[in-house]
Amino acid sequence: MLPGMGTIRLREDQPLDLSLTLSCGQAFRWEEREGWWEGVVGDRLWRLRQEGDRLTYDGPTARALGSYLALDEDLPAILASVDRDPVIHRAIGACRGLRILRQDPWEILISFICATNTNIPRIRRMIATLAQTFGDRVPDTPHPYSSFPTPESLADSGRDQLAACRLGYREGSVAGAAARVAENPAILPGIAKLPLDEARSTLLSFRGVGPKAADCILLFGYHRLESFPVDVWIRRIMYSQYLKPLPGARVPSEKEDRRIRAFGRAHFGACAGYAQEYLFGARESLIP
DNA sequence: AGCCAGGTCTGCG
DNA sequence: CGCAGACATGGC
Repeated sequence: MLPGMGTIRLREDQPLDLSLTLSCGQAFRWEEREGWWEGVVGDRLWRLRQEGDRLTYDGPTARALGSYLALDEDLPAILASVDRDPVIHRAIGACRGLRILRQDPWEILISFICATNTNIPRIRRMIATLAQTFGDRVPDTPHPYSSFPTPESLADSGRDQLAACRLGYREGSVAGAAARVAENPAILPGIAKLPLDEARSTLLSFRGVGPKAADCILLFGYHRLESFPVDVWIRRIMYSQYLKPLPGARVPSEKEDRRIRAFGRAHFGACAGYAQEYLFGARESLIP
């Protein structure tokens, strides 16, 4: 792994908090080991560390790394565009340098099918087990790492092996998505070309993908920054800081979640997804 | 034991 | 449409 080692000097006006970015719940396969963040991107192991404005890497090219971390994106300008009230202002201050990654849509699709009604540590375990069981071992690494499984490898998997990954009721959805993507490899790249509402409804046609997962896949897998995923935490934050349920409305409910989503998009604008991620990142300090 | 976790689906009115 | 309950699993 000699090729692909180097250091990037981060610009002072383009902040990055590598640890927060890799651990905030948008990616599930990064591990901190002996001062380095280690993760498999594509079929290679990437090792990253940040010391102030120095970003040292081993594995990617500088170009691939910059794209993955969205270092080409003007973060202060994005944050200025969503910085419209004291609550988000506080979250922006708390999560300075958090960036939304550019990740593989297939991996994100499966990850957020797995992410329904569970917690982040368990999502990480499910994804790790899937990779260990169905991915390819990355050669020549001190610690065992595997690539994320291909659609084919998951689709062709024996049910007993898949069951051993302990996905619970998500298992059938994962198998179904794998079969569909293996059968129609153009479907995920095709979504990137669609207008947001059509992209969203295509994602919703996958079993196991509802409104929340679809918005996460759009935000994290397709970098559609206007997506505003509403999960339990965002719901709590929005109800405690921004809006009250309509009189007589049941909460939680899909109808109320639609209101929250519409409010988020209208209030924060074209990069509402960044606002969502900063609120999520600062969630512990934003709920009563 | 019971509730919660980055929800979604089904069956019913 | 809109609502209730079910759904696997694991931690607290």
